[in-house]
Amino acid sequence: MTVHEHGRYSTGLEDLPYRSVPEAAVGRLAVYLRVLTSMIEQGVTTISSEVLAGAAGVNSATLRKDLSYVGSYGTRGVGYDTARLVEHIERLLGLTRHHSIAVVGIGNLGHALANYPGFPDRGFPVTALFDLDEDLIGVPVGGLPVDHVDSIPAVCAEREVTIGVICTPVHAAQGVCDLLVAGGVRCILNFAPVVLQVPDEVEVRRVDLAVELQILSFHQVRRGSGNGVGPVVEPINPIAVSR
Amino acid sequence: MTVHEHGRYSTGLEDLPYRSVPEAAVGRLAVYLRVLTSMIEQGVTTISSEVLAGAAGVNSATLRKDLSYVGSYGTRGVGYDTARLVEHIERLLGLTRHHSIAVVGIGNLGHALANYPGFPDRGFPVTALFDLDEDLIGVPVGGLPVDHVDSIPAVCAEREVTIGVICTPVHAAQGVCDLLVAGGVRCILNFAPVVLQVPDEVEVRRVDLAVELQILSFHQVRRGSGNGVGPVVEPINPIAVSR
DNA sequence: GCGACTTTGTTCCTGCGTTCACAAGCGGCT
DNA sequence: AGCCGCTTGTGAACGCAGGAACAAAGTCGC
Repeated sequence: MTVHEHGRYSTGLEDLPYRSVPEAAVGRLAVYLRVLTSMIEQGVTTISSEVLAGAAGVNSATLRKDLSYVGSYGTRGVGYDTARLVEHIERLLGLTRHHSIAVVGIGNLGHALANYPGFPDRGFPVTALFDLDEDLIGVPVGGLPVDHVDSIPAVCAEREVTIGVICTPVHAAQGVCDLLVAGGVRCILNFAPVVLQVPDEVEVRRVDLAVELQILSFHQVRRGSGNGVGPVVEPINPIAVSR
Repeated sequence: MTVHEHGRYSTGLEDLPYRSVPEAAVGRLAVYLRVLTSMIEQGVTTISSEVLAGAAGVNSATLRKDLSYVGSYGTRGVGYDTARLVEHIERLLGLTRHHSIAVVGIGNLGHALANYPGFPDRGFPVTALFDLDEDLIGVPVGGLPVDHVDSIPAVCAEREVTIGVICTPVHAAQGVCDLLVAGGVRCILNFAPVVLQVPDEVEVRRVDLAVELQILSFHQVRRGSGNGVGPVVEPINPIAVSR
């Protein structure tokens, strides 16, 4: 894999003659995108790799390499045109397409996500909500009525849902996942603390809050200094942790 | 950074002889831990690396290497004793210590997290809630009254909060972060879509939901097949994406 | 119009992480 | 008691990602 084209390529038609992009770079590009849109709102029209890297919290060389996956849209001696850069990153990330999302499991978390403004603001409208609880069916949450989980395949196919968000309890997650896949959903964001089994063509990203806390816990302990209350005693950690 | 000690080191006192653990392995260990506790509940007392790896969605060699960071607690020809393994992973991750968490920003998401059973269930009790909204101050959420953000330093120090969770809007995040640090918090879980600037001794983990969606969007497009509605046409993606 | 400065794009290199593959070790079976 | 088969633990190789450094390139000032 990693065909590694010879540096440049023709922009042939309108879609995707891009190179192989490392997974890690994709995540960073999304971050750059956010920083850039924020910059544009402040009237910034041009930005250097150094400044953008600082704002995104990465090395400037890494940033330039990431942007090289998008194409060469900088001007030497000047920097990058913010608007143009946003445009091309969005193209690479597939944000020019229509993506509608479905939220399954309207508990506390599902409720919050159904109302999360960051989704529609970023071009991901929530177009379907599902739950098992009969009392919730038909009740509008964030302006959208809740449907029964049994109708997931039909509704997802009809509304062309491309991303499913699972916020159910653990025991229901796999079943819901299967229903989403049956409905043609190929991308799943899973908040349930379980590893979902899916066909190869489906992409799952898991957000496990407890795991995040446990990773923090690990670092807390490694960082030395007992329960970090009070003034900082020493920033140097005695035990090596590779990054 | 990355001092990379020669394999083993002495922690001197009670917390024992663990090696330098790669960052990526820490995250996976937390996943193994979850799978294992689930297994134990089902009465499983012994498990092989192959089975555990399958359940956790990783390669069995990777799993064995990860477990080797914890120590050699398997039995050749048999597998791992589940209870013993859980015990040692918990020790490595620092879960034997007391970790209390504070949630800042009691909007939809903060509300959900304050009530999230996964936190206390995993040994992370929520002991403080903060918001800026005067109408919320004093109101109990999940049985805990909300305090004003101005009292963050004092309350966090007093209640020995070790982990701060930021669910505020973007513009408030950095200020809240500074207050948490002032209160002695060394670990922060950040849901606000912004890169926080913190001193070196503070560890931040960011959960950016929009970024997750954008990564999924990227894969959606790469996977070929237009808006994936209807039956699967082809699982092979025409463009190389390095993993 | 030309020189110097700035910043990009890329190449090389180093180091980590993952995987393969095998030897060591342990239990069970005969 | 000894052998056989199974599984762990680790040594070595491979591939990827990140960082430093440099050459190309374009702009701004004079």
